[in-house]
Amino acid sequence: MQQLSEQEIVRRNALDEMKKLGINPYPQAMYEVNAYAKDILEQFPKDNTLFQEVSMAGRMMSRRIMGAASFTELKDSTGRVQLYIKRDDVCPGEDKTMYNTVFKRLLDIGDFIGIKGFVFTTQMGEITVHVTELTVLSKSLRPLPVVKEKDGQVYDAFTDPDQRYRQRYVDLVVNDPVRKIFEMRARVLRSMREFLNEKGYLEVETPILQSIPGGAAARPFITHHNALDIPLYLRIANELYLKRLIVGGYEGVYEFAKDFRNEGMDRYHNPEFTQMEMYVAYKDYFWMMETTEQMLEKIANDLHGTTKVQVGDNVIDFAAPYKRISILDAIKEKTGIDVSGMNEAELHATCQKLGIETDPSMGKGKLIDEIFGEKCEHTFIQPTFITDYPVEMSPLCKRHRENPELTERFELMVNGKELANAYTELNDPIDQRERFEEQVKLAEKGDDEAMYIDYDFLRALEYGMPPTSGMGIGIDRLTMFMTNQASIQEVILFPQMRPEIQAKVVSSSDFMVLGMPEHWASLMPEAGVAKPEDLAEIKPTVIQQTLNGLRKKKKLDVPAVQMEEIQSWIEKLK
RNA sequence: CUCUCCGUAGCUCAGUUGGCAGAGCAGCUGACUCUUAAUCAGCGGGUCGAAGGUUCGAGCCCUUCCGGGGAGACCA
Repeated sequence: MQQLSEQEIVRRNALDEMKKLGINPYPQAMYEVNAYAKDILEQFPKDNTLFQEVSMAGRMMSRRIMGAASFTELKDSTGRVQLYIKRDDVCPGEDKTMYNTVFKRLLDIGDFIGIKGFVFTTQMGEITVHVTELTVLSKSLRPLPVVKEKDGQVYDAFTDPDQRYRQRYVDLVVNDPVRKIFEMRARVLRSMREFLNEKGYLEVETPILQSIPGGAAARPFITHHNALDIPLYLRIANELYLKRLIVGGYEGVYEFAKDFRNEGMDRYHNPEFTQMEMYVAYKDYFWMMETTEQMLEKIANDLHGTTKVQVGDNVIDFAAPYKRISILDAIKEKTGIDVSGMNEAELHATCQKLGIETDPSMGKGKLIDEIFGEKCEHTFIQPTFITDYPVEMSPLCKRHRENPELTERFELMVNGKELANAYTELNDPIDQRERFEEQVKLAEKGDDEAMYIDYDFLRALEYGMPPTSGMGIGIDRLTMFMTNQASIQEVILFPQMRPEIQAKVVSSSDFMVLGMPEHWASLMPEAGVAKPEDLAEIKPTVIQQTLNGLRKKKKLDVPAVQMEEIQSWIEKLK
């Protein structure tokens, strides 16, 4: 049992008192709700005949008591509204317990209550619910952080990121802007889904547990299936499964997929993250660029009513069309170096010249990627399609129709970060097999992100896949842009955290195993003995004096502790 | 993994040169029938992240560890 703070004890006592008064602090029955804070605040000023018989429920978030009348704030799922509670209205008879005892003393900030009443406007002009009936719906035993606000100025905000992420429930209760972010995230998903459904594509679900983690270059999480006695991997991408579905005859498929990558964590990366991948038959990457920019334009409009979105210090304009530039031109433009046609040795030398670290496992593709990542990526603030990546770094992508050294691939850069990645998909099974084999050679050179060969996927391609274009877009990053958040942890409800270590709490039973009776064991913390081992550190006479002193002070009805007993506890310890 | 900053009451934060642990809010007791960061009077509340060290004396100095933020490294 954790040591309780003073305020937690007060709340537990209040809970007991309520029960004694015959009030169930956790009632079973549903509570009728027919009005919400947001609707009242919006509609009542226009028509003050509305809301004359409301029934509402929520948390009590503040309390201003003035004797026989009080104001409190009720927070429901839509917002906050002030309540006016008058003693003789909630307690019309002789018995004023409900107001004097229950409301004023036994209820606390954070408790859920249900109220019935009517809406009016106070002398100070605030829309308020005049309460005629009060019901306890759920007692809160822990004090919430009390965040106050006046004129948009927030006082004593709950800001510690550690506590906010670990106890997101508290964050959501007291920090309204945080709730908004996750509502916006839901709207991003809804808007994107609408866009895709409108086009008639099929939303599908594909395996998260995969025996071959394919479709991307990343290190997977490994788990184990007991019945099959085989390793399984948490998916790093769903690409290969979605393409199998195109082989199967669907014209367009998409999935909002949780992917898992066993790599570093920082402001932009969480081990599990969400990606939307889509694949459409008979299309190429030019079509996909148009589709992508239309989709993002719609999402920005749906969320903000404009295509211009504030992201940090920049205003990003998601209005289509977006600038397009090939990766080699981008490098030429930013560094003045033309890397096209360079072999591996020349690229290593170029990296050296640019001050970019390399290692021998890097092939041509990876080297070009390094140069782009180091010198170019961060410079693309407005949405820009970077196109035509070298074939080595795109093993699932079709070769460029004009240059077989390149592929028909684009990445969409926004605010200096990759947001989306798309291909004209490789559907030549023989070429695909060779590309996988190249990956195996890279793996042998030491690239631990190189791809595995998925033979079933090759088999599917051999049955024939129509020309197809596919695209993946990071939902977390998109949400960061759309909500102007600088950290991925702010757009994931429960970001991955190091497990919270519970400080080892020593209880009476840890002392009782030494043969100590409970009445002494429970006094140990007070006697200055934090843990059993400490007994050996303190002189037995001191222990005896302290315990018997406490016995006298607390008027305990137990025999005084004898030296022999203390000796036996210390003996037991060894 | 490296550097750096932070960890003090339920929350937000002070804490001097190393010398009796503080404030506001929250809580408790009381007053107050339209308040609004309500107000007024009074009161309580601490493993100063953990362990060790230096010292007559450590919230403060040193070491190690734990957790978090930021920057980098690695990495989509």
